[in-house]
Amino acid sequence: MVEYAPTTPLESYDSLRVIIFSVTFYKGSLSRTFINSFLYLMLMEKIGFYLMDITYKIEENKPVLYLFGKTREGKQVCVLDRNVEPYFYVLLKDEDNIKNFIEKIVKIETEEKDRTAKVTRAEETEKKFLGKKRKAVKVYVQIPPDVPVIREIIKDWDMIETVLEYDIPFRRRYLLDKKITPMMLVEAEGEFINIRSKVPVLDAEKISTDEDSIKEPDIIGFDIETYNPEGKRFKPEEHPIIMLAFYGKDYKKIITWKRFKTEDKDIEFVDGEVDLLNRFKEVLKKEKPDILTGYNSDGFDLPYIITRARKYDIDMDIGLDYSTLKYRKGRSEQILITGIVHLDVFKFIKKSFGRSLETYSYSLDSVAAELLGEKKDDVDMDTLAGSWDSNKGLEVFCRYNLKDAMLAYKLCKEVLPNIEEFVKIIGLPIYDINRMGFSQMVEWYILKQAQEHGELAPNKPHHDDIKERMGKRYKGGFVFEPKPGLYSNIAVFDFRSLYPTIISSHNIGLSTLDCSCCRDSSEKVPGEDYWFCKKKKGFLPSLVNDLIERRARVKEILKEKEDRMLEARSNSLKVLANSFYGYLGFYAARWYCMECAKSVTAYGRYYINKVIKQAKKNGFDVIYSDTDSIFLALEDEKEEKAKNFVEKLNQDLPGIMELEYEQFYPSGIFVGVKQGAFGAKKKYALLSKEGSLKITGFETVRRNWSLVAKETQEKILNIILKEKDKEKAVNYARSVIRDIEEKKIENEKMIINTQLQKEVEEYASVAPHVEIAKRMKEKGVDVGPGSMIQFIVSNKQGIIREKARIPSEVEKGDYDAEYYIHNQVVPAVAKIFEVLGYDKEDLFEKDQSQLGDFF
DNA sequence: ACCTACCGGGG
DNA sequence: GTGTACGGTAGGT
Repeated sequence: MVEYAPTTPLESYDSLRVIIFSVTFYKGSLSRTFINSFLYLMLMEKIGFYLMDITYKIEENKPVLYLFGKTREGKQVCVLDRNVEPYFYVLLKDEDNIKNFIEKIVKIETEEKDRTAKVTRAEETEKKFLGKKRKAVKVYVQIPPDVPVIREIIKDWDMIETVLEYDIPFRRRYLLDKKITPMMLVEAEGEFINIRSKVPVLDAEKISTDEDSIKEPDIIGFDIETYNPEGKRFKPEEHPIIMLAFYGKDYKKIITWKRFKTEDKDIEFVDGEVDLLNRFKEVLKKEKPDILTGYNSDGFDLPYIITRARKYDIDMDIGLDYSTLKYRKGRSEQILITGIVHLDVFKFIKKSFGRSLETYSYSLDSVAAELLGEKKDDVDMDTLAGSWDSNKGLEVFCRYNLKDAMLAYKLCKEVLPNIEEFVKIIGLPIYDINRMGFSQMVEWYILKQAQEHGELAPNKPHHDDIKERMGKRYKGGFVFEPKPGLYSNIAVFDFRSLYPTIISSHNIGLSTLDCSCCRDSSEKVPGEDYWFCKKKKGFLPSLVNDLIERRARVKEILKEKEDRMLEARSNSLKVLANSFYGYLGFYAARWYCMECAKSVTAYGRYYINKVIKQAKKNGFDVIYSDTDSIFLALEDEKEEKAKNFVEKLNQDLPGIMELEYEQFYPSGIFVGVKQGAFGAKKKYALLSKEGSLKITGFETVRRNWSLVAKETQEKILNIILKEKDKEKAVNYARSVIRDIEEKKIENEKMIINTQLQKEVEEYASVAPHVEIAKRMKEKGVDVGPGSMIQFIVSNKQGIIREKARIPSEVEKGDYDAEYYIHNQVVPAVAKIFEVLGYDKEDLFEKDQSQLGDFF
């Protein structure tokens, strides 16, 4: 075997060409076989590369896998694997018929468009299906699209119980079967071949895997600015891209096509939009990033580029194999570049960080501010089109453009460890992980584990099943309605990963449900009529248990040292384990089990109620509880007593279930709740030991409230919880009301934002923001669905919509004080004061009485 | 109360 | 791509 350590694959490839010619020259005098094997050995090369992307093509009626990645030496490469055979499984009603069946199925041939689809071979295999040992038939075909074709022919055969695993995307099937994990090292041996490609191509004979994972992929962030004279409306067919920015580790560039004088070396001028689009291709071809990232680039930048390129008939062949940008419309659109990972950082953040983010909006500005501590450049986008027309002041927009590309780049770097951990746990490429929902991640994780356990995957539900499943509702977590009030020394406990630990401890899964072996002995699910096996650990619960244990080990190491990757791993494991419960009740799940999902919440309610009961019995004042947490007001009791209580409770909990002492809050306020259809709405604010305010359920976060209302509410919560001074809080509210009356508060704080949901003409009832939108239209501002309408309720006569005005048209102080006091500030704080024993009228009393008290 | 349509992000 | 895969909520009936 020739071990060749290439400096770069290309160089080694060239040098080997020379050898080929010399060997060919002597070919005549030696035996053909000898020469062939000699040639083969000489050409064999061994490379290691980190897998970044994978696709397949059909060549000569056979599938060929294209693996793209980066070599240890840091060069991009493409590796071909022809050693694959598409297949699916069949289960028979009578396993004694297998021989017969195989004889029959291998004869299948059917005419497709321009070829014949046929079964190449079939064999008997030992498998498991839903926990039971089964003999299955593995049926092989020539190319992946033949799988559904053959399945369609046989699926109604009488002898067949079910056809399985016929809808696994082929590139995923490949990764699964070869146990290849993206971003990890893959060793390939083969010969470099000469085909049209932007990177060297190795035709592999042999592929194996390695533990090592990619250190630092090359990332380029990008962003476009478009000509958009009509405000919120985007018209990619009409309006050109005027700027394009790239930002990488050692790369900065803004491309635009109106020249102006500048010292800025990062700005490159081209002659028009066509050139700009061509530069987009060239830069990528030259810089060769492993990852191209943007913010909402699936939904905006790349579709826009595709539309503009189509207009000029430019082939956007930026794939490493010169394939064009692929536009795929699913639930949400997504753009694929063969060989380059297109990572839409917005999609990932919205999905994975959504919950833990403070911000209500996922705009680049607020997300970057929270995650990076960095804001977008502050420019008025409404002036971009005008600036472009007059060619004045374009440079600030160029910087703005670059900053956006930079933020996308930095956000990508920030979240990549999290993506990477999902990639490694789930075993799918970055591109897929980026766009998958949690249920899909869970499903693929189970599928991967199933494969390793010899378990066959159940099929996806049929359309009718989905419909039926969607209609099913069941009880969720238990909510203990809070008694409104101000409390001090609040101790909070919660169950550590409640639902995952229930699944594991009570062995909840498809194969353990209502098992025959525990029919008489087993306890039943609280309030339900079914049970789960006590004797044999089920497949799903063992997977959940693995995830919990793996996470515990990671956390153990994290106690010793800080490590960004391990933190990400811990998080991914937690998220995945937590998603199992939702998955069990998810209508499109392969391993769907409504009884399981119901049992999880049933046990959850059972345990939290047990804790509540015990707490009361031990003399604690329970103020609130929701699903997995319980809040106790200790008042003058010691924290110690609560801690002891938790310890005692834990001794009675089964399996790995555990109640944790979560937090201690010096004070907190629970507010009267509006009664919804299902239990109570959570509305409370807590003050942490460190002095930060934790607000849940208040209107503060909603954008259709004026700033004056939001600020007043927050300030009042602060005074109450930090200073515990009710009088001061009331006085503060009074002072705000007075300031509004006396017009001391600036107009900006009175602006109310409401989004237009449809065309102005389509509204039957005219809300204030619709009225404003109408007026804007009359003035020539084109507003439509999605436009954010800002207005101030002015001092004019009439009903609210007649009083509403565009902010710029309102003179200073010319707002309706009555409206802002009674419809904004008071509603925002009334509930809080109610808890403290004040009613609305108290907020309007004159301050004089207070003054009087001083003297 | 229930069902359906649409938004989100992006200039 | 061997595909029937978002999730919340404003608006209508």
